[in-house]
Amino acid sequence: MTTTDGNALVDDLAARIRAMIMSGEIPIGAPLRQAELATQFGISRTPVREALRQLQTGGLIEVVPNRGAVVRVPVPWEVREAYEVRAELEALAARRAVDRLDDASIAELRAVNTAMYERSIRIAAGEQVETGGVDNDQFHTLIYRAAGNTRLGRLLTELNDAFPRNVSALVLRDNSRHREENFREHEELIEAFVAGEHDRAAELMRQHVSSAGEHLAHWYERRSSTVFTG
Amino acid sequence: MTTTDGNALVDDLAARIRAMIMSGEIPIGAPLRQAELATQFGISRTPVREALRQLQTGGLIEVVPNRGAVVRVPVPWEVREAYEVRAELEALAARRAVDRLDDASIAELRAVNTAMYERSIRIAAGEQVETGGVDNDQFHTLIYRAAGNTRLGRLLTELNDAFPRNVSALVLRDNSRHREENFREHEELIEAFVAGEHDRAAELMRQHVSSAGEHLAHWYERRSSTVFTG
DNA sequence: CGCTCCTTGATTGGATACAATCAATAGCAG
DNA sequence: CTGCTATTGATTGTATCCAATCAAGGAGCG
Repeated sequence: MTTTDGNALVDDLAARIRAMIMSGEIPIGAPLRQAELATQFGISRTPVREALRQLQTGGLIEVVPNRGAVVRVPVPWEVREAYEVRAELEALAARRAVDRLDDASIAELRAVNTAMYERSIRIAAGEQVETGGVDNDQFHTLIYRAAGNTRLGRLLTELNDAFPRNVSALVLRDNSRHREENFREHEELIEAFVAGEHDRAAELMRQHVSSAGEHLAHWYERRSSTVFTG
Repeated sequence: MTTTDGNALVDDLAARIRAMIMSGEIPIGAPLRQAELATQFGISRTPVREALRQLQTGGLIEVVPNRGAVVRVPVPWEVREAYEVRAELEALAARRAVDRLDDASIAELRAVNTAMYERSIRIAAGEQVETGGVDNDQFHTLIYRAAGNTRLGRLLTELNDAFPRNVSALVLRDNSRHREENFREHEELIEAFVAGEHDRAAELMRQHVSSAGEHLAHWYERRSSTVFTG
């Protein structure tokens, strides 16, 4: 439910390109040539241009005036900035969600959290698991959907889409301590929801997102060297 | 300083159209025809399309797939939603600004606040005053510039640009009580900055923005009837 | 040998032509 | 007079063409 519809083809296109960047199919720093994308999708350059512009305003790609677009290489301080803001907004979402989460939604939160946890354990054990389905974003999305503020939801989505690759899928997969931490923090949060404690829910969420941002920034710090060297 | 440059012509175009909407030159609910705007600016439809899409993602205009774009009619609950978020973000900006505002910036804040206050008094007295220069947005912009978080600044700008017409210029002009209130709240805020009180600055800002949002929502409520009847 | 300037190739930016879509309305049947 | 359908006009959506721009590389000069 985006407030203004726009154009279906262009929006789909933007979403597909975004997904390709997020999944790593189009790597960080790679150039995005309009003609190339156009032939690849079997359409003209015109809608591709608009889709790229859309991604540009989101900050996912960088457009140099007559030289083309590249997937943005996130600088750690940008990640920290974004997550400082995100912590505040998610805290607001959590506070608002306290009074709006019904029993079914609480159950869904628990289900998503445990499913995600068990899945990540299986992955860590080397087992091959289907990638789709539950993930970390879904947990948070459930909360800010419940918050019932569309503007808030839009801004959080925008922040989520600002950096390539999926936070949970990579950071959580690489580090078992963070995985445990993530699961426990989500559980505490659910407890606060059930208990109806607004301030506690907000504060827990703030802390949770802050530390997640710190982990992600570190991930990009480590990553940046490998990106540039090869 | 927008992080990604994009295209100068299109960005300027979007800014000009936005300004025309903000100032009321293009009224709320008016259709924005691509061909019309193109001839008006002496260019082709292509950049106009991109500029409109840009305004659309900002939420200022609404685009119906094959029927054209119109200036969005703000619904009061949307204003309330946006200002609830904005209150949180401006509170964060104020908290961060406490440690980063030097004496010169404090002096500038005071100057802008008093200048704005005196100007609004002269306007209320019926005097004709040049419209440009200091205004309410400038006061707030100074603060979130000082906050030193570019992402935060971008989001706040985005929120500011989401609704037609200038908040201060209209709401403050119409109501002397709000004018006094606004001036006093700004002064208190500056006191908190000078005293270095993080929590107080954040809380004052939160309250200040909240009440401003309430005023604006009321303004749109009253306005909506006149818009629809003619 | 190094520096400058010009050419050239690749790519985006803008203009225009054409197709698709939708709402309004006129015409017709019942 | 009412309801349905086909046509039409206006507008956006897409494709294609040409111009503008920039970086890289090579020729010529000091």
